[in-house]
Amino acid sequence: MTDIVPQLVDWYRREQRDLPWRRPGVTPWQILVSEFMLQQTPVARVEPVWLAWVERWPTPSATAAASPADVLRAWGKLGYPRRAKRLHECATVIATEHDDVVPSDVDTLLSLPGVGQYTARAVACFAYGRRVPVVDTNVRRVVARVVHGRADAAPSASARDLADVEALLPDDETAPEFSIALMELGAVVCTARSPRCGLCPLSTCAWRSLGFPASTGPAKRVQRYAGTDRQVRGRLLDVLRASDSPVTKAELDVVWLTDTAQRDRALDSLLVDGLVEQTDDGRFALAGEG
DNA sequence: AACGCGTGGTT
DNA sequence: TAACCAAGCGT
Repeated sequence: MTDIVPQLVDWYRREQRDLPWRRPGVTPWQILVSEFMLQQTPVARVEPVWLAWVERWPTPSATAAASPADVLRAWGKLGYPRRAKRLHECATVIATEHDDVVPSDVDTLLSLPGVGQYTARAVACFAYGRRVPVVDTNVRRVVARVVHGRADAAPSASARDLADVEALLPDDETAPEFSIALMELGAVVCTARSPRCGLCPLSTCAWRSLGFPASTGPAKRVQRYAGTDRQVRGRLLDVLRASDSPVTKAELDVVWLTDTAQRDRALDSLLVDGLVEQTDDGRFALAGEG
């Protein structure tokens, strides 16, 4: 089973996608930015936004100097704009408390806003070459199949996943390349819906050996979007991003006419999240607009 | 632990 | 076409 390391690494060296944040010269901060953007957002949508972002704000201090409103506009429609807010906060902490240098150890990274287990390990590994397990949804799915012979990973991540990957991780300096290869395999071959097993570089796979048994556990329920507060928040932010001056409550009200209580609740939550602020005259704007 | 949090492409 | 899915995080 340990020979999956050369199989996977050789495959990655041949087949890896040319993603801009993997190119030489990309800094740890810029890798961190890519990881924030890739939290639940597909690569294809991240790419153009990341390119423009790192050109405009190449360092933590440059990012911290921008206003939250500018950051939210540059984030555009990547989704989950709280990530943009946290990225801005993260830049501020690194600029002011870490001398503008992204920390390299997992525990310090974990203390940063918006940085959880996955992102902390991804930065430690991909930006600094640390030998630490990096576990995302792709890795959990690949391990579930290749190691455990199951069609899908457990519904939520656990310490077990970290231990599983730690057991696979090579002891030498190829560990980071192995980790990125594991993710890449899950992203382009061992995919959630229609795995392309014909393209898989691994000579052994427990799931294949068992005849591709179907998923057993409860299906993870997919989140609704239409009609949720999330949709209302999205529409409200859309109006605010598009306006270079504060807007009235009436201009916001028109985005959601069916349920006024829900609309007000969504707007209030944006204020609570610090994404939106109210001006002295009662109008609304992106945070730090002005 | 389960849920809320955006958006848009794919099947 | 509605459902599924996408390099998670915070509570």
